[in-house]
Amino acid sequence: MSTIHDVAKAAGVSVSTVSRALRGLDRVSPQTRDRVAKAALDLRYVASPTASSLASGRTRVVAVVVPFLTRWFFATLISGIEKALRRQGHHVLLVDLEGESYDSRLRLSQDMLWKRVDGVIVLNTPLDEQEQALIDSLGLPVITIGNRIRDWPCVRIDDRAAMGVAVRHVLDLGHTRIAYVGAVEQGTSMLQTPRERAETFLTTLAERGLRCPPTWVVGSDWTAAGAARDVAALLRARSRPTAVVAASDEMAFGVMAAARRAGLSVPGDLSVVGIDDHVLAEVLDLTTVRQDVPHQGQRAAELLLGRLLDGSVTPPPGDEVVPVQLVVRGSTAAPVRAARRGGTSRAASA
Amino acid sequence: MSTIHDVAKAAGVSVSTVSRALRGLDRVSPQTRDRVAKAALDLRYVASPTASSLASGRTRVVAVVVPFLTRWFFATLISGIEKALRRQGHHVLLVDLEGESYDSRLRLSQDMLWKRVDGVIVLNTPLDEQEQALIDSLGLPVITIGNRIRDWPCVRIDDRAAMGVAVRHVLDLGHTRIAYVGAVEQGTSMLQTPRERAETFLTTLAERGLRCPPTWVVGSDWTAAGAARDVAALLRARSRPTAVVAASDEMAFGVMAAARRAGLSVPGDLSVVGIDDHVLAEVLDLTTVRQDVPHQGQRAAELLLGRLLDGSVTPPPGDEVVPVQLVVRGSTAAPVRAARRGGTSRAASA
DNA sequence: TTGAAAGCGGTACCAA
DNA sequence: TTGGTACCGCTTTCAA
Repeated sequence: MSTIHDVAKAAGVSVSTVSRALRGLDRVSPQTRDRVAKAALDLRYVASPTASSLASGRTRVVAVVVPFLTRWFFATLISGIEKALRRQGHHVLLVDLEGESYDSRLRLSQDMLWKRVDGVIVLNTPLDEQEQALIDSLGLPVITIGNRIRDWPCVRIDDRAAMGVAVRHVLDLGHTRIAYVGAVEQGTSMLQTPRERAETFLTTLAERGLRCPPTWVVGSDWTAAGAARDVAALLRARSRPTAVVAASDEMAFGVMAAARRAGLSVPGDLSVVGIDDHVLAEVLDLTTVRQDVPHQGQRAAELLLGRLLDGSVTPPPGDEVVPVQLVVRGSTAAPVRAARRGGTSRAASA
Repeated sequence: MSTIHDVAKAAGVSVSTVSRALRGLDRVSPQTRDRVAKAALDLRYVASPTASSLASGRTRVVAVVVPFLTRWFFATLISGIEKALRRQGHHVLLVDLEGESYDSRLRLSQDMLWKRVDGVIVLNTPLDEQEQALIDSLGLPVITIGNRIRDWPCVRIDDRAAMGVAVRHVLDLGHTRIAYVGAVEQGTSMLQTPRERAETFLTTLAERGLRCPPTWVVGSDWTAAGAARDVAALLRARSRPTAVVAASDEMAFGVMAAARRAGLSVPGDLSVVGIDDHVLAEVLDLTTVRQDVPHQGQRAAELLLGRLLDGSVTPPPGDEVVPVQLVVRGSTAAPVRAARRGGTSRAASA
C-alpha cells in the first residue's frame, strides 16, 4: 500500500501539503487540493490510522464498555452507538466485562483504554472508585447510559416514571393483587435501575392505598428463565396475584411462560406487564413500557462526539432523559372476579 | 503517563532493553528483567499500543464483521469471540454492516481495515468479489463463521444435518402434513444457510416419500414477527399442517405466537421445531436443534490467533464443523387424529 | 547481554 | 499557500 510520501511525489507537492489537503484544512489552493485528491485516489491511498494516531494523539476509536452483550438491550444499544460513530468516521472497540461467573466481572484496566481510544461509553455498568480514577487519570471523556456515575453525562430513561406507568396501568385495569419480579437484594448490585424500579413499584401501590406482601416481591437474575423459576411457586399458591409487574420484558416473558405452565391463561387468569419493548414483545403480545434503545445509543455517541470533535463543546448540563410510552397489548386485562381461588382451571400444555 | 524512556531511565538501562524485557524476549538477564519490571510497575507504565503498532506493524486488533448485531445469534458469537481474543491480549473492532434498509448493507471498505486490524472474522455474511479482493490486497487473514467464502477457513454447523435432525424428529412423531418457514427466494441471498436448510427440508421429506405443497414452504425475513405474519394464513386455512419446521428459533417463536392467535394449541394442534437453541427457547418450551454458538465464536478466534501469533501455523485443512443436538421440549408431539379440520377450537387470547 | 539509531507514517509548527 | 522538519513512542536490526 502507498504512503503519504508516494502521494506527495505523485502530486508533486510536499507531504505536509498532502496531509493538509486530504484532511480538508484551509490554506491549500483549490488546484493543489484537486491534484492531491487525484493522486491519492489513483494510488488508493488511505492514511495509516496508527501513524496518524501516534502523531496526533487521537485514535478516532471509542471504547464501549458492556457488562455482557448477549442481551438484546445491550446489543441494540451498541448497534445504535456504532452507526452514530461511523457517521463521523469513528469506530467501536468492544470492551466486554462479562467474567466467568455472573457476579465476578472483569475490571476495566489501563491497557484496555490507554492510547487506544479517545473516549468511553459505559452501558449500564457501575464502575468502582478505582475504575473511575483510571479513566480520570487517562483524561478520557465518558458518557454513561442507563446507570448514572458521578457527574458524567448520562443518557437514560426515567426508571421511576417508567415503572410508575406500568404499575398504574394494571391498577387502572382494576388489579389489586399485584406481584413484582426483578427485585435485587440491597447492596448486591450498585445498579440504579433495579433499585428504582422496585422502589417505585411499592410506592405506586402505596399511592393507591395498596400494599404488597413481601413474598410477592421476588428477586431475579433478570433473565427470562430465571424469572420463570422465581415466580413459579407464587403462581401455584392458593392465594395468588392477578397481575405481575416485571422489571424487564425478558422477565415478563419468563412470567408468561411460568403462567402457562401453571395452567393459568394470560391475561385471563394473570396479567403481565414489562418494561423495554423488547424485539419479541410484539409477537409475544406483551404489554410493556417502551423505551427507544437505539436512540439512546445514538444520543450517547453524539454527546461523546460533540466533545471529541470540538473540545470546546460544553458538557450537557444534566442527564439526557429519553421518554417512555405505554404500549398496551394482549397480556393485560381487567382481573376476573373471584380470582382468589387457586390456578388450576386448565391443564398445562406440555 | 510515562513512556518507555521514563522506564529506561528509572531502571538505568536503554529503551531497547526495556522493550525486550517487558515483552519477554530472551537475551535479557534475569536481574535486568526484574529491574525493568519493577520500574514499569512503579511508573504504571503501559506501552502505547498505537506506537507499538506503527513500529511493529501489528495492531492486536481483530475486525469482527457482522450483518447486524441486534440478533441473539450474532451478539452471542461476538461475545464468544471477544473472550477468546482477550485471553490473548487482542481486541475486537466492531464492523456493523447493517445499512439503512434491510438489503442495502454497507460495503467493507479499506478505511475500516487498513492498518487498523491484524485479521478479520466474518459472521454469516457473503462478501462480494470486490470486498474479497480488498481483504486480499491488504493481506489480512480471515476466518468465516456460518457462511463459507471461497477457501477461507470456516467454523460452522452442518446446516443440512441440522435440518435433517429437525425434520426427522417431526416425521418420527408421525407427522406427514409439515410446513416450512424460512425459505429465501433464489438469488435474493447469497447465504448458504437459508438455502441449504430449505433444500434439506424438502429432500428429507422426499426420503420418506412425502411431498410438501409449494404454498407450505413460506419465505421469511427470519425474524419472529415476520414469521408470525408469514404463517398466519397457513394456520387459518381449512387444510392446515400439523407441524411447522422453522429454519431458526426466532422464527419458531413467531410460529408459536401465530398458532396461539389462530386458536391452535402447541403442541396439541400444531407441533413446532426450530434450530439454534436460542436463549429463550427453553423458557418458551421450544423443541430445537441446538448449536453451541459461543463455542463457534471462540473457535474462530482461536483459529485466527493461531495464524496471528505464529505465522507458521498452517491454515486448517477444511472447515471446522461443530456438532448439533436435538433438544426435545414441549412444542412437539405426535399429531392428533383427524387434524385435517380447520383450527377453530379455541378463541385467541388477545 | 546491552545500547545506539534508523525507521514506522503521519502531524503540526515554523520558516519561506 | 507551501515546504522542511522535528517529533509521536515503540520495534528492530546491527554493533559493541
